[in-house]
Amino acid sequence: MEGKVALKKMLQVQKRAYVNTTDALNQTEEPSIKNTTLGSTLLSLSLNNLEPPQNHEQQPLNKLSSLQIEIEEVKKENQNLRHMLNEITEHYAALQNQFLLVMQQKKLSSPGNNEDAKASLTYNFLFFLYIEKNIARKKPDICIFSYYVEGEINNLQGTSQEAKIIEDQAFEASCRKARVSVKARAESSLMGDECQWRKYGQKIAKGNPCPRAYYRCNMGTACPVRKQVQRCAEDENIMITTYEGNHNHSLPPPARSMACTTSAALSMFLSGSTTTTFSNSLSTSTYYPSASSCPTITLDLTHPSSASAISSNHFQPFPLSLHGYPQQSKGLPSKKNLDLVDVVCAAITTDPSLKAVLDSAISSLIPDSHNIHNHCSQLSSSRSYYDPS
DNA sequence: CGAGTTTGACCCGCGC
DNA sequence: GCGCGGGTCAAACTCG
Repeated sequence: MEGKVALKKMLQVQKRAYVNTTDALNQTEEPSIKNTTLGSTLLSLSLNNLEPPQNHEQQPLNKLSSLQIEIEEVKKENQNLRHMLNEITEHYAALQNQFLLVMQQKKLSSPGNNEDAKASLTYNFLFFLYIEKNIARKKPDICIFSYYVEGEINNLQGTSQEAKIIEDQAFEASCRKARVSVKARAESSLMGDECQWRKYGQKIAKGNPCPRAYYRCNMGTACPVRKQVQRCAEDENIMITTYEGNHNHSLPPPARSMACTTSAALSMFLSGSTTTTFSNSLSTSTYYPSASSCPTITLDLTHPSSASAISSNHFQPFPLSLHGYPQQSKGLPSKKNLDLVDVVCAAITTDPSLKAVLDSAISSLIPDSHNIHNHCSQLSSSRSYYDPS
């Protein structure tokens, strides 16, 4: 009986939420609960409760069977509602991610910050090529990359100052929450990003005898960026650095490179994955820096193939594992997106300044890398990878 | 003496 | 509600 009461309470909550949702979605029409499946269920439940018992001896049996039926109905409704909620959440996340990404690009393309913007753009470009070549096959409905080429950013240039502040705050909040974890050898140049960090705490985390150090960026005034540094439990030569937030000031080139990398990885995350790990080429394993609920991107630069995969001409499509979001298989990406890859490849190969920035950016990331031209050639020639023909 | 580090205490979110 | 663990704070400490 208590279970039934609990179920009814759950249903009442669901009913209220559903009515609110339909109210919001359909402002012009008065929502009718009776017209919904949930409403029908609730109605039938109420009617069942009101029906007087016809036979006192059969009452317990009837009640048991009716309760079982009710439970089954509630289960079905729960499944339907969960499915609906999942769909809505997915669509909302996809839209929000696209919005935030556009905001990021808008921010980076602000005047007086061309070098930073260009470096970030090139990093983002590389990562989004990975998306196009790998994720898009599974989630073609999230084609953030197209925003770069189709000038969607320009459409937002005329927004009001107030809207801009709100957008910036939304972006800051999202970047503050998302994290990028970089796993690299201690001797790697990546570990010294030449940013000024102030240590504010140290803690021994569970499962790793090595202490985790907490740092704040000390370069700008009230810079929100924090990082955690910890040696890997399995191999103490490997340092795991987790970055959180965006710098609110200009950075020296090495720090800028890292910031661009993390920014691009964040953008990657914004494509819809709660925790994304680049495997083989940029990463070999999923790593969770803490039990935090913050979504985390892991860039694993410790694998021997990490550098060679990019610096050599064997630019292989990345095996990519996604966690946290249900995978959808909706076929191959549209030809439009394939063309976009070509368009941007052409832009990079023909624009010397863009190419130079990208070269220096990759060089700072992978010391022995060759120039970007080879990568673009490879990318263009590898189109057959997901060309249906 | 000031800047940076250390370290124990505290806060808060999450799971049971 | 309680305990656990990650993250942060701030006083004490160190160093140049």
